[in-house]
Amino acid sequence: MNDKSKKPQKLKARLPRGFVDRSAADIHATNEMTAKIREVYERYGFDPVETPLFEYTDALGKFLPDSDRPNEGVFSLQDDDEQWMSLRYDLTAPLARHVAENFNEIQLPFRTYRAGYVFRNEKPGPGRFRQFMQFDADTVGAPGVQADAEMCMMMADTMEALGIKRGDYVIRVNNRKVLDGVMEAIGLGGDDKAGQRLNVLRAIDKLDKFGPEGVKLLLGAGRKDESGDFTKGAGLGEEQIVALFAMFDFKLEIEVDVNGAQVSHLSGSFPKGFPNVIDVNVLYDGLQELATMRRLFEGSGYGPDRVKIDPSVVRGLEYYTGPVFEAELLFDVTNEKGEKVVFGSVGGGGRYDGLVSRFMGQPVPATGFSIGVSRLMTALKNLGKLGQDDVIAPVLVTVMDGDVESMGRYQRFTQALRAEGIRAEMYQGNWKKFGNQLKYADRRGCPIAIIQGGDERAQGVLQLKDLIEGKRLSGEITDNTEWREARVAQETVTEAELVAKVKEILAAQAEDRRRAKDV
RNA sequence: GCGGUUGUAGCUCAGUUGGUUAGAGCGCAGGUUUGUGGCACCUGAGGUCGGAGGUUCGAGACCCCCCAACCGUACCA
Repeated sequence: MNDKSKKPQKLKARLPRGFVDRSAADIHATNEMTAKIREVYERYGFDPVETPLFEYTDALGKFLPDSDRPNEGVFSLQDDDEQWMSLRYDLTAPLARHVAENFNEIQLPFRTYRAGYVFRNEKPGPGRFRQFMQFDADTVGAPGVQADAEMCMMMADTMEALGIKRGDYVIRVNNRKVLDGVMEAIGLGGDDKAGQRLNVLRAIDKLDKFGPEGVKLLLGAGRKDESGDFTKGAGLGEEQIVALFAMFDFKLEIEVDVNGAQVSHLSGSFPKGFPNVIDVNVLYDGLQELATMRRLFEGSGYGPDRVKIDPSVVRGLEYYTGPVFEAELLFDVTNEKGEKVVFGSVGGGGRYDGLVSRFMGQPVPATGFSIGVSRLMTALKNLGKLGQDDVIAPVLVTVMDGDVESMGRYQRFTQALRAEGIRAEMYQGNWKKFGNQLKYADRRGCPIAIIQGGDERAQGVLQLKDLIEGKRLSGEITDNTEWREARVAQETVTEAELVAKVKEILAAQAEDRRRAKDV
């Protein structure tokens, strides 16, 4: 030890990177949101299921490296039997495990929903955290695209239940088979091109971020970002890029003619030198599924203002096998610095026919989607769709005398208010500094302070101080002594009148708030 | 991971071409006031100047290395 005694190092209070503390207002807002989402899911006939935050790492996915530290993007730790466990990174993989493990007890199709925190061990960014809440719904054991279509429609209903107007959001739908087919057609088929295919998908996924020109750069040689850093491209030739972009014009319509026969009409084609669309089986299947979904949407009254087919939707690259969809916000979102932000996707999902069957000897089709609750909440806050002033602070019963008998009396007033459903508390700090009690009430935003000292006690009365009204009046008084002696917005009531009078003042304050909001 | 920017009090920041004892505002605590919020005034606590090394008579400032944060980019199953 060094004998030059230094002051002990203070521990630095700091939040781990990418995590946030949640305030009372945030929690209230989250509860409000999840209640609305849950209501929609329940109405569609989904039931809740909850799984734990931890899973054995191998249950989370085949993609995890079999290394000493399976830490690629997940938070992991070793159990005392040396098995690796990880915090879940989404709610889908745990659901697949749950279904596989309880397969005999579960009646398919299994319609289920759940909300919870998920964790990603990634670099956080603005609005992106390492812990965030998702709210999922899934149908397991339903192979037809009608299940996928229902998901999209439920997503649209959820957006509107949250107060997002039609036209301020859109559900965009695509099919992985279309993308796979297009890549095959432009010569990216085969196992040896897997890496290149991945790069192409990633490039297309950035269409909303960089626009068509940026994506073309990423598909070709590469793109330089604004800091001068260079991102290597997928290395496609000019013709391939043109052919790829042709897919944005592909459209397959299915109509029913007068005899009841289905007639399909395909528009759009690859440039010369590439195959016919109809000859690429996967691609044609995908287009047919999309056409069917389109008919289902239209048949149920969901037009393109709500659900739209869009070939640029890519979504999760690994486990989706068919239709994929994404909920996007269309209004401008400004962040806390006042800058406009492209908000993009607030939820998405798709068909994952392979996920449950990883655990089983038989195929189990499934489709579902996930809403990013934390992310959507920031957007809704911006839109002013989340009322944060619904919860008002408690009425404060101040303490003038600290003897046990008096304390009991103050506590009794407090309980009388609580019994009538009014939020109330007795001051629990140092009662000897009376000024601090009102300061506390003021900073907490308490609507009313209740005061009873010896004088009032002798007469069996109380002082009710309307702190909101008092705050307003305080602007008119500049002299401190005058302010203190005026005892503004204060009235004397008997102990028997206490509850009724408090209710009266609270009602008047509520009325003022309503009027202020309407203006 | 790559590129850029920035690190001084709890927060926001100032700190001159290198010069004494590192400052302000806000916030916090105490007081003017042991029966009244706001305003005002007085007092106080709070600093490894991100860390280590170097140049110098002298470094918060200059040089080198490291670390962290922020922004962009990549990755995001």
